[in-house]
Amino acid sequence: MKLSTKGRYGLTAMLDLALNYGEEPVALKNVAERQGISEPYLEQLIAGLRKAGLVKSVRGAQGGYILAYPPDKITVGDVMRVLEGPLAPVDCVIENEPVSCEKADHCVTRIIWEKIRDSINQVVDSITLQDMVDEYNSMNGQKGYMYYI
Amino acid sequence: MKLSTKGRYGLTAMLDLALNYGEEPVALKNVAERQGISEPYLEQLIAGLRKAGLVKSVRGAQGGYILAYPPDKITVGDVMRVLEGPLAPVDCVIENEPVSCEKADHCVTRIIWEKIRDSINQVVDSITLQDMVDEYNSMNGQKGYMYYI
DNA sequence: ATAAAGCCTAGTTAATAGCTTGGAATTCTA
DNA sequence: TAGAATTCCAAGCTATTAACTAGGCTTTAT
Repeated sequence: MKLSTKGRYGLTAMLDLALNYGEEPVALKNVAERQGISEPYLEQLIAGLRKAGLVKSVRGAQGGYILAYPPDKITVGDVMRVLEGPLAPVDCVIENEPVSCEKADHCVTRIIWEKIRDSINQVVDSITLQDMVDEYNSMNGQKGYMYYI
Repeated sequence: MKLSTKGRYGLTAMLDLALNYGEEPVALKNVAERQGISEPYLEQLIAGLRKAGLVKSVRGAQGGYILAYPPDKITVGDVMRVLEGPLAPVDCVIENEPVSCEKADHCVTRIIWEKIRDSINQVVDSITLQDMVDEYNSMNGQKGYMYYI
């Protein structure tokens, strides 16, 4: 029941973009540097987010990435589902997918997995990138300088 | 963010024991048969549950396993934590463990992981094996015959 | 005595996470 | 117009882990 580095790196990358929303595009080089992770790997993660329409890219020198929408229109759930796949603890409770297990209608544990799934989704869908930006500013004192991501 | 087979098999095994609570010990052979899984593998899972004090074993012929406490005293969380380890989406929010990350105090994403952790634990800690037994009976009509596990 | 169970330790195998490598395409700037 | 900075793309690699299997010992009801 652990998230992969995709979800973790990707969400902080999105927070980075959110903190720079309205300004110049942010190059992955800088994001990777601030997070202390591999740039080519981050490249792969953000490729998924771009294909999902959550970020836009600007190619060429001085290029980079920007959020496709304002930070208050993007939830943590939007980001995490792209990076981690469906946020369900077991395959038989993935939303909008047919259940292959013939026991499903009589399955007691399935009810528990559904509750876990719903509670996770309730959390991530109720938090936007703007909420994270606000939290960041209140933690780090509106300096405009990026201490920690 | 998926559970392993340990958590899934193990919880249904515990439900099996709960359905037989107060009667003869249940042999793993039968549990494995009802679930359609490997008996030696299930053996390993239940060994953990025994060491954690959640089940008791009766050795020898006609032996088997019984719950160490009444089903209403054992929560899904008790079982899952033994089988899956701490139910935290990332290592830095495992309860009762020192946080090694020096950014922790300024980390915005950490707050999200904590909320996810808490919501998962709230679900699993509020459901007992007895709740599952009751659900099972209402689903399968108190036949005393085990249709599905 | 025998068979049916639990107990224990050590393999094995396939999949996956978490990258790395290498290069092509695009675009700003000098 | 050259070169540097960037995104884009596809493939390969490696260590770890999940999910078992194998084999043998110990205990106990019948």
